[in-house]
Amino acid sequence: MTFQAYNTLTRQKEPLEPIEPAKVGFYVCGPTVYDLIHLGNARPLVVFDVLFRLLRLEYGDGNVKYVRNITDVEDKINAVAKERGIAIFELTATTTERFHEDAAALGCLEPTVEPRATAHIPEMITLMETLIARGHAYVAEGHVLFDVPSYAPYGKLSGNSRDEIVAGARIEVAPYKKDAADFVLWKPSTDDQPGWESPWGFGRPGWHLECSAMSHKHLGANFDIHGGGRDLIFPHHENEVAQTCAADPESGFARMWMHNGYLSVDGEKMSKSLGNFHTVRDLLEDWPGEALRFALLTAQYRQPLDFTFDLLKQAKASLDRFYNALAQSAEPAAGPVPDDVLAALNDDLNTPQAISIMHSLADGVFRGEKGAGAALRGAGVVMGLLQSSAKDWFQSGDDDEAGEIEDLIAQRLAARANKDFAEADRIRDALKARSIDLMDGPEGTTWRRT
RNA sequence: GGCCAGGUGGCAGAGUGGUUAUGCAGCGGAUUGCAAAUCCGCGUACAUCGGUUCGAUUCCGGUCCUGGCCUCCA
Repeated sequence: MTFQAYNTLTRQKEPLEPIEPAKVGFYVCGPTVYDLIHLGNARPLVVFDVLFRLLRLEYGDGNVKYVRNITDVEDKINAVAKERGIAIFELTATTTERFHEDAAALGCLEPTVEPRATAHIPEMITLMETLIARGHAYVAEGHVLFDVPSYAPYGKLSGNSRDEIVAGARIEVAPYKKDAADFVLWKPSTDDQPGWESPWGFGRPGWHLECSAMSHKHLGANFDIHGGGRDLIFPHHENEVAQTCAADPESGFARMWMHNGYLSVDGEKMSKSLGNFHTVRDLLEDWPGEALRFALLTAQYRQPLDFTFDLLKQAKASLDRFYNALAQSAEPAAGPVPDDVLAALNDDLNTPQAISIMHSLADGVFRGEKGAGAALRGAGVVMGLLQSSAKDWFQSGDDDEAGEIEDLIAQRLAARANKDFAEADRIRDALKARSIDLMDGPEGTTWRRT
């Protein structure tokens, strides 16, 4: 089964044809580690994690290389570190650690390689030297700038031409730029800013340059897929293409570009600058990470998705249904991923379709179909869902409390045996007030947190 | 202004040139001491106007509306 996806570059759905037939490599822009990630940032994380899982099934775990960078030098980092009065290294280290915790809570596998920008300064310097030598970059007042007019295909990815970009520019053009569309590769640093010695003086890299250097080092001049949020198409990805391809005429950079749609709030993009965001960390206080992940997968990745608490509620309800099915089928181990689930995901990551199939597998479990539970859990493997036990899903929390609950259940069973239903209901209601539901079944009484 | 998306039932959200997924919520019933879970049954949708077609929600064109990028942004 061949994976196909909508390619932003060609604006059509295309089958994936890896450069090396048995291997796939892809690059996804990771976070700039100046602050906690919000749920909008989590969308590409989860979407491309599903892609990673899917490709690993198809090509084998060892044949898929997923590169997701950490941007740990960037002006926003400097500003936040200064504001909090802490060292830049301290800020990036703790933020990176929290990012890893959040990603794990969302059920994401670790990428194959997670390069940090600050560990690739020599590669960036080499890249700039090549660009200058080839006439695609120039030095001005301690800056190194990319010469946009020197690179004719500029604008191919975003659909913007150089002229249109300049005409729509909303900011003043720095005086040292030869052309209004030129962008910074390297800029001078003062003593209180992070910086490295370079042929052009003490300075630091521009954001776009970092990703070009890292993707080139870990995937080469040509690779299969580049992913990221739609908002990165211009200028970030456009500039990555320009830098890499201008430096190396043999380079085609990424063959396929996959861009996820936005997560919105009340119809507007969730973003730090609008202030309408919910951090993953905050949401994890009240919601299981798996419910957050599920919510992000309820829409196909290219579609806009509007965040509401009702969305999370519905995600949790669906997971409750799946875990009910797994509990009922005696917690089966995962079987192979069902073919129709693979087919859905191979068609441009149609996760809503896959979820729909999972619902019909749950139906199968409730109907008593053999193997349906294993198939359901198998589907969960590629979706990154349903890997806990139903018991953990429903009962996770304070272990000391669990003993007390069991005691109350025993008291209630005694009351029921005596037909003292008033007392039995009193105990049920008391637990319900603590968000604990009791269920009487043929095997006895079980409980869950709601 | 340029470029790029999106408008499907109460909500979320797939899909399709002709019988219109799936889940949640709602209603009725079964089951239950009462519940929960489960099962059975029920309901309103495809922004708008034209065109193509035997037939369009689905293809083409116009219009309206919403959002995004062009500055940092997943």
